[in-house]
Amino acid sequence: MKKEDTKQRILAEALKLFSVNGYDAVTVEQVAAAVSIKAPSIYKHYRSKRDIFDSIVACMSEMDMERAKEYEMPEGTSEEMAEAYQDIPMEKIRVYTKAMFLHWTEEPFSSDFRKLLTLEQYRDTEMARLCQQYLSTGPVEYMADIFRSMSDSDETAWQLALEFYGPIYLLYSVYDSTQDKTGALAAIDRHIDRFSVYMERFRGGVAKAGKS
Amino acid sequence: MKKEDTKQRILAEALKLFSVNGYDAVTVEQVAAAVSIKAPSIYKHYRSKRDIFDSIVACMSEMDMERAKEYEMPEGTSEEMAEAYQDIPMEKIRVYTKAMFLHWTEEPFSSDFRKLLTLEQYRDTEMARLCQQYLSTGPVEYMADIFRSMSDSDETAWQLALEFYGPIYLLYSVYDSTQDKTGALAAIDRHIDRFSVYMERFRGGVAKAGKS
DNA sequence: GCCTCCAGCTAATATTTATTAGCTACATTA
DNA sequence: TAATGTAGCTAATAAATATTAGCTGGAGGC
Repeated sequence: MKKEDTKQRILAEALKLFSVNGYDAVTVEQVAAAVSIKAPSIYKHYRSKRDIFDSIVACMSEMDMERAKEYEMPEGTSEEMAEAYQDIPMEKIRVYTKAMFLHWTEEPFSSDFRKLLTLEQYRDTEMARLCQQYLSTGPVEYMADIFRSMSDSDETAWQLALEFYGPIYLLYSVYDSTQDKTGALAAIDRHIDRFSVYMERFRGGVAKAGKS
Repeated sequence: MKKEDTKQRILAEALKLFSVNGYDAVTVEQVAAAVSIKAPSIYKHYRSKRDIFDSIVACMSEMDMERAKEYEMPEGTSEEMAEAYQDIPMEKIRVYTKAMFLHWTEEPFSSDFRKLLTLEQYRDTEMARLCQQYLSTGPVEYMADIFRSMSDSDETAWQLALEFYGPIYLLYSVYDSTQDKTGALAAIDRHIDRFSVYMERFRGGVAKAGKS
């Protein structure tokens, strides 16, 4: 069990280094040093440097599948979504959105993995795919599915999703440079307040309005 | 003059490679191969690999200063801005915004530089600064300056800027994965149409309204 | 208390890679 | 045309770095 412990520590420290410097700029020796062992000892746990990287990705995808179960806003086909969530109240979207944001900024593993994705997105098509899925077009499509039932066309739904998620997405970058968690969360709140008001135009005032 | 030509080609090809793989993962030999010369010949033009990188950054900052002059929406202190542009019509913002977007996606040098910035932002504080300045908080602050004269508080102005620029920022990522220039531009247009309508709430209907 | 296993170590290897040394051919200039 | 400078080349170097080989000490089961 001490073995598995070190193996996990290697994974975590490697991710920490990869997320700042990128895969190539990190040496096996640096990873080893972060775990307070010597470089060759790494190979008692992983077959190669690449194997560490792949394990990180595998670990993330596993963690994500488990996490998906915890949130009641489920995955599924667009049709099922539109059917099941004809009228999701804005407050539910708010809670979900803030949880996602905290997940990708405060959860150590996920936060580092997000940065790693951005650093490797142009080299590795698999990383590009995950980058979209987790952080850009994925969330947009997800929101579009929700807005589809409230709007007159797919294009409108997609556009609404863009308006909704764009500011959130931008706040990841703002957060990375300021580390101001509460400021970012407050901005998300104000954003959703405004968006709620704006959305009333599109349906019969179901959304709970915020201030202003 | 053949010399300066090769020097520029090295710069361009290096940037192209850096923007995909990141600085560390690119070898001098790769850069040389892209220019169809041998690696040691690089050193007739640049003192080191790092020197190429630094020259790219210097070149970008120089190009940017010249470019800033061409656009009449000027830089300056917030006070000057608010004074001079009490009522910028939305159409002017639209043109400027689309020009910026095309600049960072279609202009070969700028497009590659944008990717390079995202790849190096966590390692190099200077790159982090530029990344913010050019792509995230910079544009937000810029728009906030414009919206300040139309809103009741700085916080509101900043929030409006976030709502305005967030979707644009997200579209950079969407664009990177789809390469759909016209789709992205159409989305920007629809976004600004909506935003114009939305903004009418904040002032006496000065903004030109779009559809919907 | 002995045996086995294995995580960690040191030493070695093979490859990659940035950079330098020194040569050559061509182009420009006097 | 002779002289010169220089962009390119090949060959060499020195450092870094992923990975392997082989040893060791201690922990857990018998």
